[in-house]
Amino acid sequence: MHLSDLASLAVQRYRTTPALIAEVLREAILRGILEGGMQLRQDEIAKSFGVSRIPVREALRQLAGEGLVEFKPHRGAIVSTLSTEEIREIYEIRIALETMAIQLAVPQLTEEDLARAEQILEEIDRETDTGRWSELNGEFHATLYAPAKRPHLFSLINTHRTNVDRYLRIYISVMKRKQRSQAEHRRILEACRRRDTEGAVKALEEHLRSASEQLVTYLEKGQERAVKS
Amino acid sequence: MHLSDLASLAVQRYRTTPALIAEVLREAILRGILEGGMQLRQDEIAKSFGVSRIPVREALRQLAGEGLVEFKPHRGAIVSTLSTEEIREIYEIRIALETMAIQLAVPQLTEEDLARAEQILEEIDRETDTGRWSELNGEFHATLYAPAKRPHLFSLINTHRTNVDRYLRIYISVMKRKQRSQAEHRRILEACRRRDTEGAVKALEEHLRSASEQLVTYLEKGQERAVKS
DNA sequence: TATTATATCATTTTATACAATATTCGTCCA
DNA sequence: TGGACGAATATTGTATAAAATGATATAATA
Repeated sequence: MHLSDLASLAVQRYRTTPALIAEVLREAILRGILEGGMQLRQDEIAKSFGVSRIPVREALRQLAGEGLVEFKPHRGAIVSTLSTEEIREIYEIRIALETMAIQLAVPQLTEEDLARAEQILEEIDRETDTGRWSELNGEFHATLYAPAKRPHLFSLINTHRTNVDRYLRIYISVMKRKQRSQAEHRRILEACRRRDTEGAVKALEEHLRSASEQLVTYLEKGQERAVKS
Repeated sequence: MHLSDLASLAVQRYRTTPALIAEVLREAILRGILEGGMQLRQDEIAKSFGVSRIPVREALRQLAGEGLVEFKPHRGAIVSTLSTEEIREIYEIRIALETMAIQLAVPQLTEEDLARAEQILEEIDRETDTGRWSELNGEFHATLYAPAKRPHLFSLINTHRTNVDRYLRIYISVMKRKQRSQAEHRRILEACRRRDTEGAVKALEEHLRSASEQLVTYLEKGQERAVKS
């Protein structure tokens, strides 16, 4: 074991209790363990972490800021839900932000960046677990955006990705989204290789738009089924 | 007076203590009463509101989510500062978000919307107080975006506007930004009147870009002065 | 029976008290 | 003199307890 491993462990341990709790809850929401609309009982969470309710409340506040939970005065927090309308809106925002990121990044991309992106794509091809698949997906995008060097932009992109990802994960695991997604990823990467900024922007926009449309269509069909039964 | 008026009043009064504290602190940061880098002592704030530190901490967490304060573990919260680099970045993000908003809104704008926008511009002309000036400024933009009906987008725009506004306010009160800003506003409104979406987007982008550039130039000059002395 | 009032319980919210961590300031020693 | 060490102090972070609020069930009334 290297020193850096110990260091990262220490950092992980260090981060305040609320941050730790927030991270765990975020992951749980993302994985669908905590479903939309579900009540988040403070003392229940507190017990499971072996702490009092105060750090739990602060964690919930942070998640509220990220849009993953909603606070109702004196009624506590619930896992937020997104209507299909809202999912569409979040994707529109993502398109605006991420096309900006890639536009700034393409001229700065190094060969190493491109190789790393290719490598991630190959990993994605081999991956079967949806959670890990989604993570790698994010890494691929992040790799292509990174040279833009826009920390605030990246953080915004991340928050919004997280918000729709929990819905996308349901869809991905059910339907045949993976192949199409990978084909689109390769089109984006190809454009980046050619230093074709315009093309990369276009390909990325289409990628996000197709994800949005497929997801919304899928969810709306599900709603119809729910109404019928 | 209708029942709904009373209800909305009650709701305003009701809002949780942390929300109230957050609002006051936000306004204080915006007005420059709390300057960037300033330590926010929980005890002090708690005393001035006549509450314990717990609602104060939750208010600070909310503001941290909005980017107005920064939490350092065991060292409390400080009012965040933005480097000129970061200000540039926030403005880039605003351009992406707000051009999207106006693009969606222009086709939906009613005559009432346009009249309301014009009315706000006239109010701005008469206004001398910088704080109120800035508020009206926001209202003008919001009026033109509103028909887009994108609540998440609006909230994002608002957060980012708030973040750079405290710097813009300093600049505005010192320099002759007001006339230029109003001229640009009128160009935007004219394009909206002509239902010239493209033109409105262009005018808005130029408006934000000029604000960003002027502001950054001003701040960098200030830094030079600070270094020299 | 339907509606309102009341009481009970669960839960959130806040205050107080304590623990952990940073900061300050004085002391010591090279 | 100046830097290192270590109490003393200030401040943050968390646990516990009390207060406030909302939900639920039951009784009272029209």
